[in-house]
Amino acid sequence: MKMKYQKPKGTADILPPYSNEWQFVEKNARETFALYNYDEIRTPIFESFEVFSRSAGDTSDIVTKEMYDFDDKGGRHIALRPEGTAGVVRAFVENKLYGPEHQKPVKVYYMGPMFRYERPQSGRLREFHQIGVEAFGSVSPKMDVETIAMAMDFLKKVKVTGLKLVINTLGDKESRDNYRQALIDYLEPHYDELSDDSKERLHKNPLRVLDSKDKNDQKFVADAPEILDYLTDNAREHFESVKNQLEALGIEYIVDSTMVRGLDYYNHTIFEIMVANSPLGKGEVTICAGGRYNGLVEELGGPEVPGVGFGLGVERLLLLLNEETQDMLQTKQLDFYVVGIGDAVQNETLKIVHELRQMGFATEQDYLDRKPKAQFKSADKLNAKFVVTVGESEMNDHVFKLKNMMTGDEQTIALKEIRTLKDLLK
RNA sequence: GCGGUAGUGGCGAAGUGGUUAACGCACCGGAUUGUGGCUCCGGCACGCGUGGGUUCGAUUCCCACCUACCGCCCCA
Repeated sequence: MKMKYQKPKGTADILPPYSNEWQFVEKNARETFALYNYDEIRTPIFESFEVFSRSAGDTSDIVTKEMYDFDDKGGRHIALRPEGTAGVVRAFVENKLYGPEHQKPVKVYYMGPMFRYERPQSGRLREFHQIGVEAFGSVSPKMDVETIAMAMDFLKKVKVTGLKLVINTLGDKESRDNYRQALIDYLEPHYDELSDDSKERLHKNPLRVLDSKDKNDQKFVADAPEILDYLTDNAREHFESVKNQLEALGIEYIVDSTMVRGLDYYNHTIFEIMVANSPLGKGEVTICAGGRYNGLVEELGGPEVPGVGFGLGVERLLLLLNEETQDMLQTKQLDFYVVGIGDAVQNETLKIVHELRQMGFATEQDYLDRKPKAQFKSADKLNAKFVVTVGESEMNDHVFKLKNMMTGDEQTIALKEIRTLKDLLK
């Protein structure tokens, strides 16, 4: 009896030719980030559970229900990373990247798998991938803006259209505390009318009530006090500055004062980049989200070092690549296919294939002892630009045939002239 | 965690409580003894997600489970 193995629920195999799309996205990310002087950082895919629970906030959904965690054989409580920032911050602190020998700000990016234990759905998996960046050591709004600009640049580079930048501020601690109280004062009288979820959130994390999808809740939210009215002077200045600079760069944005992030560590600027009319589903989908997190480094045992960053969902982004890009990336490109006819020419074709590859041409041959017809068929399937044919007669005459698959023209060329082929493709 | 829909060859997709499970694509072979994209001919599921049950008999009916997709929650 044969066992049938299946990939774990909520995971995906990334197969050719789609893996080309991944490489395309990753390559553009690296190139874009390099322009902004970011370097790559690689951190473990799993961390101590506390790294995430400490940073994301004990009441966040990620910690309470979505963490992919387990005890290892040594009894350690481990969690597969649900997002990238916490691990990077942990590494920043542990390796003392805040030390004086490191240029500030410290700017890093990462790309890799993340895990959340939840019900798979379109654009949502248990193992998914994010590309993210973090910049440590600057409180300047310039840093916030640069981060946002970089995300937009990257998305434009991979030709995603219909981008919509939404920003908001959560202010500093004082702003937030004041606002939190104002929000509780406002919602408290309506307690009995709120949805169960929101009742739960009201005292634990009232900001999340703003985020409620419940229609009834939204009625209250519409008239709720706005964070913008509770900002301290400092927080207001910061936000104004961010907006001014975005305008200076010609980056369009809208302010959504009800936008909240799922992670508790954010303060001051938060932002999301959404795309409308996506194939992901109806309405808008967030493909990139981030913001400032000034207390997080301290929270994880480091000094008082501010940070800004964003995370971007690769699977979601891939669904948004336009058709031309997808076609381009999924089309096989081969320079030469070498057809051998008869056993006697085996070594001859082997040498030609090798030679062509040495010359820098993507070259393929038959490995299944198939007839010329079948070999040509393969050449066609592989989109080979040229086919080199060698049979016994050619071998004896020290020549080969060269066929242009586009035009169908075929000519005979002396074997010793094979090097002249390098002028064929350019 | 909750609700809905679905699961037939490599892919797409018909189908019926009972002899050999349509068809299309792909693939392989032949027509064309050494040449692709067109055409024609032939081949290609001891099997209908897994495990139970009902039945003389189930891919088809029932139950459970698994997985996928969609929605809720939440989010990338």
